Amino acid sequence: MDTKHKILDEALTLFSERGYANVYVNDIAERVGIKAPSLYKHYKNKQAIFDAIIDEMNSRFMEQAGTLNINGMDPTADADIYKTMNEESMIELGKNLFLYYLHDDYTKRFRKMLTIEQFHDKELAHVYQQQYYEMPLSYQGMLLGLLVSQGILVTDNVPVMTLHFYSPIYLLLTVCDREPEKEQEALKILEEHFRQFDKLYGRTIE
Amino acid sequence: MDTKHKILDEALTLFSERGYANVYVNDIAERVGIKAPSLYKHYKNKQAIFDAIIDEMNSRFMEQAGTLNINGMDPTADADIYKTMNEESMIELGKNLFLYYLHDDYTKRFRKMLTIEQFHDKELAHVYQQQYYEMPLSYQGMLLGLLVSQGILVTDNVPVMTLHFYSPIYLLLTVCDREPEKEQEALKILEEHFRQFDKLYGRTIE
DNA sequence: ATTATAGGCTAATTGTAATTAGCCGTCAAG
DNA sequence: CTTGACGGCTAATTACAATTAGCCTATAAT
Repeated sequence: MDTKHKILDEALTLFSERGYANVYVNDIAERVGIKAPSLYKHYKNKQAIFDAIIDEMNSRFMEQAGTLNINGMDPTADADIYKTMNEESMIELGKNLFLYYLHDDYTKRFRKMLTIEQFHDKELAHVYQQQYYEMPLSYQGMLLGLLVSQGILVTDNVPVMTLHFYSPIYLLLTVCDREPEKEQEALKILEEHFRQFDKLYGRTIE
Repeated sequence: MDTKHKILDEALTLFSERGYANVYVNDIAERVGIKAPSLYKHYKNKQAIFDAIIDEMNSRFMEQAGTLNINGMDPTADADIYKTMNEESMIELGKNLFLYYLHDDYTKRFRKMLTIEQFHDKELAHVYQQQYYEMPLSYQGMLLGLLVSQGILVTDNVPVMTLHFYSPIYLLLTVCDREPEKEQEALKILEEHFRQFDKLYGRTIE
């Protein structure tokens, strides 16, 4: 029973490192601790393993769809936090968001796999798009919009402000996925990014 | 003689759409208009074709390393242009840079291939990093730095300003690679980005 | 003229990965 | 206590993609 899930787990790891085509069912089986033919007791074929991973991810997203937020708690908590927001705590929140995306094991493997497989078919492209473009921009846009309505940040174009907030995070994330040893450097740059962001968009009355 | 080059060309197209492992030498040969075994008169094996693509790209980069610039002319021309820079012409330049990256056939195919293959080995990761992180940031940083020294833009942190300029371009490029039908939308967002960028960093004395 | 080479072809050959066949032990439900 | 389904194994089998063998033609250099 647990084997079924372990297969997905190990397959995801391998797919994220080498891509679907370069992973052999044998490799997956080996990591699970069984022989390749036994995999077929759990999944119809290799493709079904891949599909199951995508399905599992889709349900995880559904779950967290409402609760996705910067500090891992519920959105109301976020709103409260932002009421008392200052530069330092914003930097802290931003960094944590970045580090969550970067280190959370499932998130990370899934992102790398999608990066590799995104051109394989329309559906995967769409999943990627949702995860790393639509969702972050809409969620963060909501939060930043809140800060604007509370006068903590100032702009007449929240979507673009959100783009300015998020796109460096995204860029640096891809950098670290590629070259993990750049993490410290990325964090330093990220901190400067947030600081600058705050200077640019923060209420100028000091 | 030309066949040898055509092989690289068609292989790059296929690799960029499906990735190395999902392209069969047969597919390449078919597009070139020869039979698979004939490929081996030109390249030792499939890997050698891939390597030749990487090599060719490396030399292209060497060539343009010095001349890379926003409008496809030489850097001095860029500098001149920036002397008379205003918001509209900056938007125009930015858009053109984006559209160049997006539409230039070789550039586009190469970028997609690298995206798919970047985790395959360290070298590819490094090439990607150079192309889409180090080089754009350093070159654009140079140009923007010029604008700062001329008082057209204002900041005490040129690298981060450059990150703010470039990372939305990068993000939107990946969006369009994935879903080309989003191009118009991306251009619109991009325009707003540049406009906002100018507002944020432009000399506030108007 | 003749010959070597470049570049193409067809027909193997090889290698390997996915999948299937069929057997076996365990254990929970009747 | 016995049976059936679950999940594991070994030993095929299948499928197919990469590569090699060996042959042929044109052409360019000697």
